Amino acid sequence: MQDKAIQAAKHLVGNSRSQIVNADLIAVVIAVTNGEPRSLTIEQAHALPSGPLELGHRSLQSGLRAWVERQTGHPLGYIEQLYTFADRDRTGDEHVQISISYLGLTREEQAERSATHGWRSWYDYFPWEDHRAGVPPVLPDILMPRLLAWAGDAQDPNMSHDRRQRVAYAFGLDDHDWNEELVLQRYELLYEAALVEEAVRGRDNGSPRSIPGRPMIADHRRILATAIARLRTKIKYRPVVFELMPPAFTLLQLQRTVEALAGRLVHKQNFRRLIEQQDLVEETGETMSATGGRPAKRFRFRQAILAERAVAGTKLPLSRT
Amino acid sequence: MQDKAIQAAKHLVGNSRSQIVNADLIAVVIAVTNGEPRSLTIEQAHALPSGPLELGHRSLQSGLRAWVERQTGHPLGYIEQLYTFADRDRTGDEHVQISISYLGLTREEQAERSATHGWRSWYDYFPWEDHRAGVPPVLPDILMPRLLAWAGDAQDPNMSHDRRQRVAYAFGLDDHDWNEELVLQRYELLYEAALVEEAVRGRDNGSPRSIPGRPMIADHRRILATAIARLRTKIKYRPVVFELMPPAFTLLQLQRTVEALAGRLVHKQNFRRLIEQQDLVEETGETMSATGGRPAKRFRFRQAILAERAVAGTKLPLSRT
DNA sequence: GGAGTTATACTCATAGCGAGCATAAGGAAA
DNA sequence: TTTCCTTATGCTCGCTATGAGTATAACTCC
Repeated sequence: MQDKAIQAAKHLVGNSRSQIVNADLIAVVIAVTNGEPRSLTIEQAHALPSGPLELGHRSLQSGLRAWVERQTGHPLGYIEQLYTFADRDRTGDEHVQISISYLGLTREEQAERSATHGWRSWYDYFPWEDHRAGVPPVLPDILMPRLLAWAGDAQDPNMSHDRRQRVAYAFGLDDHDWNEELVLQRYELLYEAALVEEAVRGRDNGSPRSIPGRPMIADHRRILATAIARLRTKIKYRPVVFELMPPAFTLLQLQRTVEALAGRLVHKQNFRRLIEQQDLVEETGETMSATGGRPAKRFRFRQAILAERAVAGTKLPLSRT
Repeated sequence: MQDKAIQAAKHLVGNSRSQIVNADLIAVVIAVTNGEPRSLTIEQAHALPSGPLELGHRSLQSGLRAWVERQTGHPLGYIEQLYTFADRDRTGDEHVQISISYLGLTREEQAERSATHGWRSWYDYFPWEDHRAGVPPVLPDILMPRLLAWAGDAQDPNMSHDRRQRVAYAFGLDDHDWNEELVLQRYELLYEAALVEEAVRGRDNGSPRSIPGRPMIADHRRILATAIARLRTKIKYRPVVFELMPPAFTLLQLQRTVEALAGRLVHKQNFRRLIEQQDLVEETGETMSATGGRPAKRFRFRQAILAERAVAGTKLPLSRT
């Protein structure tokens, strides 16, 4: 049917002119070990695993898996596309550089040391994002004063007010609460305010001020921020946390993992209630003699849930404790 | 700092080998007019506006805008990236074809007729998705029997059970409710079951059965499904509906728009409550003499909300009426 | 055996939301 | 003009989800 129309439209899709485009695949691979959320890095923790899309790759995902395994020896489980960026190629010739970024979740098992790659806490890159032990000092001591100064420095009062509003919203000032999902917004504000190294890099920055948070090459830290934001959002409505857990675990371990990701604490009893009433887990029968205190039952994720509901609603109880 | 490490990592990002990659930009442009959600199409409604990424484009977004305006004369407002796909190029030569798809929202104003492009109700492509007037007959009459037959036809009982589960979840059988967000899952199931034309296209399909839903070239219908799913999810927590509304509107018009998108009806009083208590709108002062019945107040979207909260929480009251 | 620590079970109060009833204010038909 | 139909708008009711706190239980370590 309508073959003519389809035929006529073909040229729009598979166009004949071949372009000069480079495509990179970039992976943010996350694991949580000992209550620390970590990201897989290469090049002395300055870059995310990545590599060009090649003809041998059957798909974007398989290409990504190949690169990560080649560079780090780590196989990937759950994978999800994050975002695609484009830049005029930095090499100067007329190329367009496309970066397709992915979020991957695994467990950090074979902790083999390597000079080139390794796991790094994501709070090394974003120290202002960890609110598990209260507001991190870097916020009130360094970032907030500078952000507010930056807002005040704006050309006209309107822009100043606008900046101030955005800062308040992103960082939970005034009547706003701290919203752990706004990782990217915060990073971008800090970038605008030249409070991250990437923003002043290469620029003639008069007095090099101490800037918190470890930088990365190119826009890798921005991609990491995107991944964290996505993950913090996603754990609230999809049972992805389990990708990060060992086969059996206690509810406290599960809670610590969630807290590590969210960067905030949750109410213990309510957390249990939520997890249990959603039938996400089942008891293994064993118990675990904890570090101290009453032994905890061990649970495993109910694989059945994937088949049954395919997508359940995992919810995170929030708390300001 | 760490300039050496950064330098060393450079080659991983801007790699020197240039690849043979084509990148297309594909747009799903949505408007809602007279209670019908419509998508901008070209080539006799068989394709989405699209075109190759070119060197002249400053960014992916601007490239996309350029293509849509060139092909349809329609300027775009809100834009959001959807997904990036890759296929081995169909032309056979060793190229990788990348498609970067976007969702755009506008209003269908200049309804200029054109032979090549136009607006088409998205329910022409997905007749099973419109539940505003109850369950569409195509579901019980045609699709469900065939889907269940397909599930039953599986090789082994396990696969059969699995298929049957997925169908039940996606289409709201058994104790599942109809979930309007699962547009893509439903399309993919129908594709797997060879119940959409794209799945049997080119294949030697013995008896050409009548298959519901208008097809599109390549995987454009799949992209449209992705867009609809995204939009149906998004209207529930972001005030994006307003991109589709005229400057002033009644609450019923707003409700009809939401219903058109969601493909289901909402409880009128609760809808008003939700909209009003969120301070998303303000009265213009005028009233509108409706088609029949008491005149309604007209409202406008509170732009302030964007600055104030940047991201508010718009919520859709669900209903099975 | 007592202190400290974690596990686990309940209770309570409230906000949000699905539903429905009731009234107001127009136009069209009788 | 009266009645009826239709949409607009206000308000109440009841349930559920969830934030928060209290009370035990079951171990380990002194």
